[in-house]
Amino acid sequence: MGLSKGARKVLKVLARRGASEVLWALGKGSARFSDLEAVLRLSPRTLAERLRELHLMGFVDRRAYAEVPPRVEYSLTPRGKRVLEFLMELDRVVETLEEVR
Amino acid sequence: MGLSKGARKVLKVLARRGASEVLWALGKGSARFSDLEAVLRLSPRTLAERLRELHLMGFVDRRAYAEVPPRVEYSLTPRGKRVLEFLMELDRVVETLEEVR
DNA sequence: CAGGATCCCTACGGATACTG
DNA sequence: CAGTATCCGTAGGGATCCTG
Repeated sequence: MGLSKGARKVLKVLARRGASEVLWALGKGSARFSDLEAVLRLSPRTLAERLRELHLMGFVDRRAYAEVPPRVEYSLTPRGKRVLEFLMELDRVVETLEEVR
Repeated sequence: MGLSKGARKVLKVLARRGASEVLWALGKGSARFSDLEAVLRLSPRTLAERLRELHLMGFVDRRAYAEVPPRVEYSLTPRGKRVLEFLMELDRVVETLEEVR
């Protein structure tokens, strides 16, 4: 009974600061660390942590290029896209809830 | 861009300890404080806080009876049922994600 | 019974400085 | 550029005791 352990874990990660914003931003296409940092107004510490978590859950792909200066591209995996769609649905659900109010 | 403020707030509340479990339990019918406390293994402090939050968001209805000893019945509102369905869908989504792995 | 009050520990996250 | 390391304040939540 209750949510599965996996679902609770996903829920927790998505609720952390910047998580949904990262997914949303990557939904528009791949981006670099500094791009995300600028757009999302997150400290590098938090952004790095969030990207690591999302990567570990298989929602975000990380591609590093051996250049100078270094370049790292982040993008959504198919799983990430699925979760992003879910978030968008949450948005719609909450919207209809407001109407009912 | 990004989730609406309201959606982020809902997400945060749902991710907190015991929140989804409370909704899930109430999905089976109304229950009293002590019922929930026993089933969910939450400290009274946390359970009370969670119920207050869910009530404030309009997901849970609180009905107190002026008896001795006191009796309080909690139940889902229509909005609460809608959110619970959403959580159940998260469960299914995460399940399919595991398969893809 | 249904909580509130208090104490206390842990996790989260910002600011700043530093590095491969 | 893409992070990591450190310091530190705030929020979440358990344990315990108390009360209308």
